[in-house]
Amino acid sequence: MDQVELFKALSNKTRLQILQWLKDPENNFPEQAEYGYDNGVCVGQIQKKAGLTQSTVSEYLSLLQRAGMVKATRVGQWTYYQRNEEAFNSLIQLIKKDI
Amino acid sequence: MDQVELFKALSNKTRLQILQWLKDPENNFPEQAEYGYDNGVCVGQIQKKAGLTQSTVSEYLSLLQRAGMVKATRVGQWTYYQRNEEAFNSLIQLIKKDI
DNA sequence: AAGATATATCGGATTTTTCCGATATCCCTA
DNA sequence: TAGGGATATCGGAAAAATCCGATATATCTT
Repeated sequence: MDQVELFKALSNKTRLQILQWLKDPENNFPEQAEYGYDNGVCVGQIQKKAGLTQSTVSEYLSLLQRAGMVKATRVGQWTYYQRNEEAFNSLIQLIKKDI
Repeated sequence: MDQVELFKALSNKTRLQILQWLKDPENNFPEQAEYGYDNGVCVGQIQKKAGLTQSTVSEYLSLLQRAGMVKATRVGQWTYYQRNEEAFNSLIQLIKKDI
């Protein structure tokens, strides 16, 4: 992953919020409870909380995925997104060593 | 410092390079030797290495300063820039705790 | 197979960023 | 104090990002 693209992915208020919300899905996405949190949270829940359109949130999530910050899992007609904690650790190592 | 603005400051190849170069000024800016490295490296040296215009590099450096990533010291007609290592530590803490 | 629901992709208007040349400001020296 | 060198600021053209509505695709249900 290109360093510049990684930081660009983090240079947006909504995208940062999504990453923060996904740290505590149970509290931030209570409506997800009936479907479980095993694979994360589905796009619709995130969209509702973000208050932007479906297309924008979908694009933000795939951008975060391309940057490696989240993992996506398709289950039926839903796509669940969850944080990729390894990417956060790598980012810290990147800042410590490379930048 | 706003988180988004901080990541925006890091979302540019040249600005990232400048921060990397300033980790090892002696090797990356040998011409600075005769003026010393105590306060960092002056704008002209950084501009020469970056290969962009003087105005662009000057703006990039003040942007990095506003983001807190570098410190500036004016000495005569020169402005010396050096890394602000505390800001890098804060950034790591920010990623660990807030994001 | 048709309709409904969830998500992804496309095209585009608007805003922001990039990077430049020109010019202004600051400081030093003759 | 006039001129020269170093840096900062300004105005703007081009490129990229933001975020939308419309539409396409995928999946489930009936």
